Amino acid sequence: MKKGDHLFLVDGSGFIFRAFHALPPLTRKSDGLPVGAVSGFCNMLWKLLTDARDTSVGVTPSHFAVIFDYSSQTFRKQLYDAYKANRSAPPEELIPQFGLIREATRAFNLPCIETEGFEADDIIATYARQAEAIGADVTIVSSDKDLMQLVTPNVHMYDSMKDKQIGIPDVIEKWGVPPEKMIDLQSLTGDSTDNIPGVPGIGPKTAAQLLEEYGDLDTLLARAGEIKQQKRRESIIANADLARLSRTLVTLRTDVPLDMALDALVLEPQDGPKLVGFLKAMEFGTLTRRVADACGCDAGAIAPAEVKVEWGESARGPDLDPGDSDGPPEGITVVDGAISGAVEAAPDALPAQGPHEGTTPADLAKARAELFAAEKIDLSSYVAIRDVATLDIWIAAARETGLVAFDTETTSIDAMQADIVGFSLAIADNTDDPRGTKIRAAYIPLAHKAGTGDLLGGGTVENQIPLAEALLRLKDLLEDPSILKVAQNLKYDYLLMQRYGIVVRGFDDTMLMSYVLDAGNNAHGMDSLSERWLGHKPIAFKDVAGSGRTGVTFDMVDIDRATAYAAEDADVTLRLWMVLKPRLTAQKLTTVYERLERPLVPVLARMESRGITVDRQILSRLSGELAQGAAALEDEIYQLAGEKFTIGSPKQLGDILFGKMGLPGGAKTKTGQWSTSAQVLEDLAATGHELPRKIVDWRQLTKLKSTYTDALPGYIHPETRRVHTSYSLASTTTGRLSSSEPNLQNIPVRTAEGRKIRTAFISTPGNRLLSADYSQIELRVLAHVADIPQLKQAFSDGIDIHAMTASEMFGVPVAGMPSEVRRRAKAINFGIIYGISAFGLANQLGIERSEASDYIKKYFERFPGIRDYMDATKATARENGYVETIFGRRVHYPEIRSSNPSVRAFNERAAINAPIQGSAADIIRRAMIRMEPALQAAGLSARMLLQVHDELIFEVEEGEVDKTMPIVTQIMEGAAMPAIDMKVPLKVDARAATNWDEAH
DNA sequence: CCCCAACCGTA
DNA sequence: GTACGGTTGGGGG
Repeated sequence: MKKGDHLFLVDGSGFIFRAFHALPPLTRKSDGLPVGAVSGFCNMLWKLLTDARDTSVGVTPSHFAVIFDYSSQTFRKQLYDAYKANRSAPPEELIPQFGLIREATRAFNLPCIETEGFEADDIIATYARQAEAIGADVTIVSSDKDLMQLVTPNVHMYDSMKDKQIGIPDVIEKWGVPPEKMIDLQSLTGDSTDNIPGVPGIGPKTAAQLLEEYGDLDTLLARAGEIKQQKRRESIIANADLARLSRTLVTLRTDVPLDMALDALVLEPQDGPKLVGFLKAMEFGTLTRRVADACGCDAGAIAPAEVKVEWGESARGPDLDPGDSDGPPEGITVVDGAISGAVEAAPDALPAQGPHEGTTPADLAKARAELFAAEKIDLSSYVAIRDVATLDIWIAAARETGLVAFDTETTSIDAMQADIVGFSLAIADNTDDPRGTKIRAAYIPLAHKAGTGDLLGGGTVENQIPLAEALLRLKDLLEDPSILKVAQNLKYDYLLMQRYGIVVRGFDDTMLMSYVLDAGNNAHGMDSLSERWLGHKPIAFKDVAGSGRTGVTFDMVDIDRATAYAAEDADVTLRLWMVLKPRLTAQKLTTVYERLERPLVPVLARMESRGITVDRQILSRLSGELAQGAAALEDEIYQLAGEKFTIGSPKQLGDILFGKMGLPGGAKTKTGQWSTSAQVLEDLAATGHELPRKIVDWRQLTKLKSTYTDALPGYIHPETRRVHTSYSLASTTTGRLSSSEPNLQNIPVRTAEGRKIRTAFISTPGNRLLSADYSQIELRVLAHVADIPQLKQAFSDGIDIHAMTASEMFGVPVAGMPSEVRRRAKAINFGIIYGISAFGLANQLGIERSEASDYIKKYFERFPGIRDYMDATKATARENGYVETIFGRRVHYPEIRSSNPSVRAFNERAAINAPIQGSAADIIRRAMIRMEPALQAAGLSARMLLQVHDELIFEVEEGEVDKTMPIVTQIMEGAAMPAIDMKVPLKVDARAATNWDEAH
């Protein structure tokens, strides 16, 4: 070694303990050997070496050694019997790992150094001083304060956990004294972990103050009588000998006899095959691949090294095949290559069915559910990760197990507006056999703020990983498709991370899994799932951040409380996955989940993030017009009523109409009030009263104003200047999406007044809005599932379906058919889809119930297949408790057997409707999933923006409209294929214009 | 501040 | 008769 060389000394023992305590327990897959600390150690060492060999960093070691404690008597123990006496024995799982870690060091081709009778710190001290004397630089890889006494201008420490160099100023900042006084300081303060006594009552602050005043320990002890504070003075005088003993104990020896000279520590090149062999023996798949890649060797060709361990029997039997091979729903051929590219494959680290867990998927699912229901969730085990190195260890652990639950905490419920505040992770040590599995969860705070202390709103809380560093690591984790990320309502996190430049790949969503399994049975929010499956009530958000006036954003929440809340969410999510995943398999619903639910997450996230332009001016002008119209009507209404009242109050309106004015009341609401519904008012208007008509008009205008023209501008995003709705994938029972904040699925279209609102939805300059909607999709689905010859024929021939129905029923020729006849047939057709009742049809058509009953009877005579379908659907619903769409989606009706006839009838109608509405919903979902790849393949830049149940709206460059239209139409019309070969063609109408009204 | 009923916009 | 979400008024705490 010569001047200018650089020696790295790694505190191996420190590494081991930090790796062990920071990491979830990990066991070797094949025999249950605990290897968590080995894994952490190897990952840390690999990272250190790759960073250190990276010459761009500037610190390049020429010499390198890993130093361990030798596990026997040390000279300190001989000197002071109580030294480290309060240390408990190392944990049982750690014992076999000590030897493995030394093996690992050798596999890394690094000197592995230990000397009997001395601690690692003394060896490090000896090497450091020797190297320094030659004129070399030294980096001690440790953050242990016991080593800080060694720091000089040429000797630095490096805290790999925090990725931080520790030099003289850092020691002074931390302890208030320079490194050369660390010995004196420690002599006074002692060290409870090593059982070094020190002087009672003197802590680091006092010690630093005393050393500042008296210079050094000897002077202080000699002049102790001068100390003003009585207690302090007496304690120091009485314990001077303890201080001197402590000094001997904390002073590191620099005269340890060394087996290896400095020159022997020269950093050798990596021996790739040797290291790969070791890592393979440990079954560290990810690190093995990385090392093999970096060293340019073929991992497959290298045999696992033979590693001897003092660890006898195998803890568990061999793993079985993953039990994840469920077939498609009955009668459905799934050869759906067209969309496979859009679905990320999950890694195979899925629950295998162990023999103890039962032999059928259903047994496994049951066992899982029972296991997790019985296990108590321990909130005290959660940790906050506040340094990069610990985060790296967790991420490495996620890589090893291939499975991690993930959740973000932000400042807003709206993913388009939210800023990330932190995120949480949960990891299971054994994803193959959850019996006895330990789940570890952590919260990583990133942007928590200190209280609202001053006018500036308080500062940032210290010791949070810088956002940019965290995002870099998060990107690695989230974008790696080989690591399965599990989230609850992933679309939120997906959208959020997308805004930070991260695209999540390889994921599951417990909310969607529950939706597929239990639509109709229960809600799919995390709190309800947790209570249902884990018997655990998670901490309520409002208990952490408050709500309403006293509520705060999550960045204002204290980190300890935030950790409990956030880590619990990740923990619960992982547990839910463990319960729900095998249920998907057992119920043969994996295909539905993987084809119809999961792939839609990125699609919807992109649609939401694109948003649509809404013209403020148009809305503002409309709002003014509506206000004028409403004001004029109000005057007239007050005139007619003879007094002022709150027109918008149905109660007050009822009193005026049916009390004061004595009009004949029609229907009553379920609370016994007179109904003032539009239907009732229309009926009154038909009898010649003026007021009801004006109320109806007033309601229309105020409705349009309050719900649309006034509300929509408030949803324009401050930065994108567009409106971003939020789609819910799991809030309808049938499989439809829902839209909220704002709801863009109920923008008016029926009346001319209402349609004006659609003109405010516009394309940006140079573009067009393209609207494509399915024609009569639900009736087509009905024709398919009920197999009705006349309907199939009519759709194939492209004739007017309602006219055909009327013609069949009433014997009226289609040509020259009166519009009233067609209207009635149309109402019946819709009635059928809704699970017709004579009561409902009579209501709809304003005819007698008996007449409606006759219509229905006639309809069933003409289309007996429909009655058969309805009866069969009701029967299956009653028998199974659920019905299915043509793609196998299940919709449950737990109350279908209710003894209450109206409850039962309601459930029957819903059960009849669900396969029709739900199959149509599945079809458009399939179209949406295929749409983006199809457009891309055609080289088109069209962006899908909105979905309104049977309609898709795109923004298309002006010049691409003609090419886009046939692609969109074709994807939509072919969306059922090849899973279902529809007996009826699907038809799509498409139009493009500069606003939604004209495009529709 | 929260919740419900009534009403009404969409498919 | 199916499936939703938003606004208002009004009652309760």
